[in-house]
Amino acid sequence: MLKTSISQYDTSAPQIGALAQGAAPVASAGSPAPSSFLPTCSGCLVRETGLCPGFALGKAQSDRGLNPPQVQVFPPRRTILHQREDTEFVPVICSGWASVSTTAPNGRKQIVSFLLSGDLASMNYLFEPCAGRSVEAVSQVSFRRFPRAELRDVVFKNPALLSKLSQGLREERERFDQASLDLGRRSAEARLARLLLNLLERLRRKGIASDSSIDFPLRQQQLADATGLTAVHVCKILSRFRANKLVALSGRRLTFLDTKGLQDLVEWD
Amino acid sequence: MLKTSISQYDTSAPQIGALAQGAAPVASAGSPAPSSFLPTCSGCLVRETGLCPGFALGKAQSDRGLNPPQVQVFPPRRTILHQREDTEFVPVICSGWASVSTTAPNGRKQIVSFLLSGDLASMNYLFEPCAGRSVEAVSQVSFRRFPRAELRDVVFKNPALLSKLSQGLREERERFDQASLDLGRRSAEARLARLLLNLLERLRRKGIASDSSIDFPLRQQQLADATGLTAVHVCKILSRFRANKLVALSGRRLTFLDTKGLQDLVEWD
DNA sequence: CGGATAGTTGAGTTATCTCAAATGCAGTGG
DNA sequence: CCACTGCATTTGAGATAACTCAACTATCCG
Repeated sequence: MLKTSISQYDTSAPQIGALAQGAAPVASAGSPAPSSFLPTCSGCLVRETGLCPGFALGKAQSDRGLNPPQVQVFPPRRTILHQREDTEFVPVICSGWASVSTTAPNGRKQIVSFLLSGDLASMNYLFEPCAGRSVEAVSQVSFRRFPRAELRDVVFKNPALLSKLSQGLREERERFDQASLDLGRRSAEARLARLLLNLLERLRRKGIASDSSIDFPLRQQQLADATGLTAVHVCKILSRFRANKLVALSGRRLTFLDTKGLQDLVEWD
Repeated sequence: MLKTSISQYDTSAPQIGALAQGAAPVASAGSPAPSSFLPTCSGCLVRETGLCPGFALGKAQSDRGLNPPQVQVFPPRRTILHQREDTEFVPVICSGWASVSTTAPNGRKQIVSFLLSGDLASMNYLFEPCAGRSVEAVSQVSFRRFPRAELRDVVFKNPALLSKLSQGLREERERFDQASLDLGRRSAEARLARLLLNLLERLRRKGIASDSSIDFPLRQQQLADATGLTAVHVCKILSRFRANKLVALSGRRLTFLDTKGLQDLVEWD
């Protein structure tokens, strides 16, 4: 009765892949089941295509006689898609957090974005085969893989979806612009503040976070990889944030105590 | 007879805009006319849509009874599109160099990419109104503005163009991924080396550069804005490059003496 | 309980920045 | 033609943000 949300979800959508292949389930009986495992994929583009079996409007995929993509569940840190892999299937997150990253030949790694439930790895992957980036589970993640061409065709034929696609592309571009500013021109504190604020904002829009407190599965190393910093330095900055009563972070829970203060940090430098 | 290429081009395509509004022409009689002012927009997506009056296949735009976009010529450093401006017209570079940048509320600026002849400001601008980024002339630049929706419709209807669009989107994503790695995870030297090598590569593919020597209109401040560094530091690194016989840079001409050496720099750190 | 992973803290190093002054170079007006 | 102005580049000295290394502690999970 304690590993509630996970098993509930699992029963309604049988898993294949990692878990079935022997990876141990992760949620311990002692910790409360994280809210991120409820199917909170409300804004998901794919959901509205009718291609997602989780929300079968019946017609679309049974018409085609295709076997619809099953939910796969991966434990934290398992990689969903390797950087060198080249696939016509787009991963779409159903629940949990994932990271998208590239790593340079010299081995240094940069996380490009975090995926939350309902997120496509990238809107661009409607246009090109999925490649060049690695996608990894951050928390326990459930996701499906949809065939690119099929997805694209459906989206292109539906004006409402096309406009959602446009919006998605715009958001990605904006995120990119801001990321460039972050990495190139903002102090370590500002980068971290912005990262945290963005995650809060995104979770809120998805209805996953209501108050100022969120489940926070990220390791400091991952924060470092996303901000272009060192894990040690991230730790020091987080300590400073805590000392200044900007956030409270313990266990796997992050609480924003002074959103305004964080925002000021971003503006300032 | 010395300001050849510019005036030749101008006669075939009457200018409106900045120059007409009183900006002084820039090419001095003493300096050789830079090759970048020939209409070298060979790979341009728009050129193949039939919407570009410079290469009127006749039909497309006269059919529509629209007045086709004239070439505009802007002197160096003039801004073509302001960050806060929101327009349904996509700037497309015909010749010269332009920069695309965003600046943070704190005033710090980050150049996101350089545009060369034949480049669209961004493929994304087929999907969203052009906004949030500033586009500025680096050298003297000639360009046209095409109506977004019209461009999009033509591209969408033509499979060949659609595949070019896909390719363009892919290249932009790859550029973004690499830029993130650069800004977040690479040394100043590696960033600068990569920037120079990329520009050479792009000019080569466009057929603008044949050997290892290119016209190079960028100021050190612009190199700094693109790499997330300081102009002073850029200067020091360039000096080091010169000292190590990696490049020769003087006047407005850049010569690559040791491409391999530069590449090694990138791999190394 | 014990091993592994993650986070914390301090000391010392280094890459990059800031400031400032000097030089060069191009365009302007006398 | 020349002095003058404004901008870009160069160079040096000192400051600082972020890094590396290393030891220590806490937490997780078997």
